[in-house]
Amino acid sequence: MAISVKDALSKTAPVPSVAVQGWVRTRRDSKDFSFIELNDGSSLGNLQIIARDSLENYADVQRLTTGSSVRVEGELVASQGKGQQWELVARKIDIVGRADDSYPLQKKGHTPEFLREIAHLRPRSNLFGSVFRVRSRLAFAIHQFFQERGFVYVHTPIITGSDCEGAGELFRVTTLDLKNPPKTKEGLVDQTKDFFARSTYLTVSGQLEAEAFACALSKVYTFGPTFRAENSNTSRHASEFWMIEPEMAFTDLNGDMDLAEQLVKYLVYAIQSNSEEELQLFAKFVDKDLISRLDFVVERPFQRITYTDAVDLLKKSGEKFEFPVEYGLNLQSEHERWLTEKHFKSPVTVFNYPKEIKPFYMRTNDDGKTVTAMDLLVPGIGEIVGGSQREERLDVLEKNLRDHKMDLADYKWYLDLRRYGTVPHSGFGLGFERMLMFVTGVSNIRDVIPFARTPGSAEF
RNA sequence: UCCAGAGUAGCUCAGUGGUAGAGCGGUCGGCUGUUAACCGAUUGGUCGUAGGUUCGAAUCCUACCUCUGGAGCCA
Repeated sequence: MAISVKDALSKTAPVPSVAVQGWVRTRRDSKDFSFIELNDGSSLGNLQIIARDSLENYADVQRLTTGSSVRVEGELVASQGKGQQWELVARKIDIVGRADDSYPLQKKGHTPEFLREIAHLRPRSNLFGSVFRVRSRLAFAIHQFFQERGFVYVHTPIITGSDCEGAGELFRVTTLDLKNPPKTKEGLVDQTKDFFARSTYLTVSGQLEAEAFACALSKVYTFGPTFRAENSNTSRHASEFWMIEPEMAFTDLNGDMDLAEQLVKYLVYAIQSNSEEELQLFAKFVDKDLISRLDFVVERPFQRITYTDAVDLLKKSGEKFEFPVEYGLNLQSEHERWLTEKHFKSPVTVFNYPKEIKPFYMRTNDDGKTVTAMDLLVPGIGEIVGGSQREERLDVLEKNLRDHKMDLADYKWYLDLRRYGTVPHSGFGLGFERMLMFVTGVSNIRDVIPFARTPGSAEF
């Protein structure tokens, strides 16, 4: 029965007989034996194997190359050398699969750009193995956070009929024959002949459906894939990404901002306390300031500022911005960066935005000019959370829909939530990959997704 | 989609009009309880693609492709 490399490395006493299996990271010959560094992805560290020339297949072992897979049985003993506590003196080495000399991963460092081209092999590198272990741990922490607080996990649909938020291009889902689609009398494509008897898309957000469940189960969250067909070519956007969307009944914007802040802090703390080895690697090779920044985020309260005050602050900053700062305009990346990186030097929640620049479902404030929107901005990445208190008043919501030139009939079920026992409720979306970028310091979203989908790129 | 930069050996790069290079890697040999070992030898190329200018193009021009950084859209 084989144990993991991680388990072997964490033993507190020698073990007369163990087996491990994994991939050869590197091999060095000594006079009458060979060192093999074995990794199985269970941890960052490798297990050093001592292969003596008395092994019956020693000639084959000496030809083992980086990337080969092996199973090793032997005795775990205290290492004679420096640099590792334990090593495994092999009694038997089974060569499971060889890797020829075209194996692209070297012992030396590779650029993330090169590794991105070999997305099927990059999890075998230290950096990407660490990123994806942390990704898994972060996903787990998200469920922990919400489950500990009594939230119900809701699976909202991935195929959706509503392009509700109107924000962003959608991926169409269809089984119609593109070369010869059924036509209406008017010569248009007849959507009623499609699989769902209507046009359907991949979801851009589970929010509206989550609202329905919040108005029944009180506190819910979604955590699943999300799709945007935007032609965005940046280090922070992907066509397929994962999003966490909590939704809480009987909760106003303050409660919403509180939850967002607690969640971000909880997630950072979870990675600090469970993925220390990986964080050290990121701090060494990816982002020198990572450790101190994460400490800072956990320790200090986030800044909160209204949109109006943020605009004033930016105007008075004396900073020369490329884009104008004016009430009624969206904050640009450079403005957000100034707030988080230069002025407050911490995460900042900006709230109460002008209604004109926000979607229809956000609750109108008493001033009639602003809506209860909030964006949580973090240094280095920008917007990581976007949320709001939802408009719970039927008449106001209907007016908003009309003002946005949207068809009320398409939102009948959504309006029903306000018609039958409406409640103030709030929620937000947290970009999972952006959070992962924040805790790892990895600066390109393509490098925190196992097989990234971006415009013009869906290989693998 | 817009702006800027880059594409030369498996990787990282030098070469800016006149014979295609280095380090690393790989391979072979030597040495050695080694740690991104060390020493020697060796291997390695459609210079992104297609045109053009020129006696001659990796180098200059045009178009396209890909990647990177920034912007917009946002998570």
